[in-house]
This record gives sequence, C-alpha cells and structure tokens, in this order.
Amino acid sequence: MKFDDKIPIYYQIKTYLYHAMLTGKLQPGAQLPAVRQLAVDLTVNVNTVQRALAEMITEGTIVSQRGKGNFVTEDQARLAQLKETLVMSQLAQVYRQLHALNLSDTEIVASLQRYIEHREGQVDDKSIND
Amino acid sequence: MKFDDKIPIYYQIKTYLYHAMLTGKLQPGAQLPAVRQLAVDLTVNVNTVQRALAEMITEGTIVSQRGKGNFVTEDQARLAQLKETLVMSQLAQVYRQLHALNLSDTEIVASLQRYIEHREGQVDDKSIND
DNA sequence: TATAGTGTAATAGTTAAATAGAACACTAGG
DNA sequence: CCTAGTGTTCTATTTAACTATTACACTATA
Repeated sequence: MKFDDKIPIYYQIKTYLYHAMLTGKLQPGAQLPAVRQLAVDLTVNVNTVQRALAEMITEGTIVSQRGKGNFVTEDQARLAQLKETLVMSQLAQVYRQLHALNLSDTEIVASLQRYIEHREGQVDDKSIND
Repeated sequence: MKFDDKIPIYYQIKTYLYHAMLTGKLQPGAQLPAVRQLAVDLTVNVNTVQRALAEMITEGTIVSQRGKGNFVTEDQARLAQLKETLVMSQLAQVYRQLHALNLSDTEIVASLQRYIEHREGQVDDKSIND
C-alpha cells in the first residue's frame, strides 16, 4: 500500500480501517484480518499495525480478544459517531484552508461543485479483501 | 505558533507563507521577514524555516537575494497557478475522503453546505505582521 | 573599512516513527 | 497435552525531522 510520507503510517492505517468499517467492508462485529496478515497486506511492520489498533481499541471502535482476534465493535452508535467525527473533521479542514485562501463561503461551495462536475477518470477501490 | 504534530513543521510553514502570499498580506515583490525573525515569530529553528524557504525558492514562488532578503515573486501567473493548485488539492482530498466514507456527490456538497450554515464562533486570524 | 543585517551551510545532538526480531500469553482443536 | 493461530510486549536499530550552535557569504550604509 502507498502511504503519504507527510503523515505517520500508523495514522493512515487507522483511516484505512475506519473506511473499511464505515462502508460495510467490515461489518459491526466482524473479525479483522490477523495483525500479521494486515502487516503483510499493507507492507508494514506488525508493530506499526499494532500501534494503530491499540489506539482504536482505546477508542472503543474495535475490540480485542487475546488469542482470538480483533473485532469491529457491535456498538453501532459508536460507529455512527465515528463517521460523524471523520466527516466533520474533513469539512472543517477544507473550509478552514479555502477560507484562509480568501474564498468566500459561496465560492467554497461553488468550487467544490465545479470540482465534482469536472473531475474525470478517478479510481474508487479500497479493498480489505484482496 | 501551534503546529499539527502529524505533519512536518517545515511543510506547515510553507502553507502558512502561501496563505500570506495569496491573501495580500504579502504582495507580489514584497520582502519576507528575515529568516531569523520568522524563526522567532513561529517559535521554530532557523534551519526549519530555511528548509521551507528552500523548497519555495526551488518552486519559484519566492526569490532569494543573498544579503538582502527573500521576496515574493512578481510573477503573478505563478502565484495564480499556486493558488489553483492549493485549492484543487484541498478539494480533491475532501472529495476522496468523503467519497471513501460512502457519501454520494450530492451528499458531499450538502454536508459542506450544512457545515457552513451551522458552524459558529470561529476565529479567522492569520497574521504575518504581529 | 567597519559594522549590522541579510541569506546559506555545516556539524552535532535529540526525538518520534518505523523496522526487525524475539519472546510471551491466550484460544481452539486434534 | 500439543500445536497452530491469535494478540501483546520488549529490545535494539535505523531514519527523518527538528533543534542548537557556529561559521561563512553577501549587501548596504555610516
């Protein structure tokens, strides 16, 4: 997997797993791939995977069962909250950045609409089961 | 200045200066604060400032004159191109992330509009002359 | 010509992220 | 009981970013 070298890998792994959990690729209660398998799939070290998982366990978005595996929480409210948080942080960031470039509220929305209309040839993938 | 510890400081300094250049706080041709002064203002090391500036010099967005100072380029076309690049990368990122969370094009625009309508009590600052 | 203010470069030390490798702890199933 | 498959922890090493400090190069001006 390709990572943005401006952001810690463990952090990008969290984002990757969040997306899998919030798009149905990993249903509530589902078992995650084994940490060693994830390390192979993502071409990173086991400890780096573990660091990402440790934070997610602390947050309660995944549940760890020693000897059995890691599982997506069944607490759907928590998952909904997670999605809300991720969406909001993205919106806040793009708004802050574009506003800092002197774009008005109207221009920000308009530029996003234009971007969506004119973008082309994008890939959509994201697979946790290859 | 407060930095996001998930992103290299020198990179955030570039963003900071770009914003100043693209919002009129630093006009085309204007002299930047001295590197040692910037280091004090941003509470970072001179070398970190220098690293950010070095990349900007390579890009041609600022021009260095040894013994005199660093200056914003007078090439307005380049500045316009810089702004376009920054705006586009922001839009691409928010679109990619929200799309990865299964939001449709329509939902992405709607969520941004909702965010802008309901956000409250934000600060807008950004000062290169305090 | 001396001095102060600029950018530039080099060296050395610190820290956090990531890696490699090993070991330990628990679970399930033969 | 043993073994294979899990998660967990630890130590050591490497690398990149950042810092601290010093020195050097150039410009303007008194």
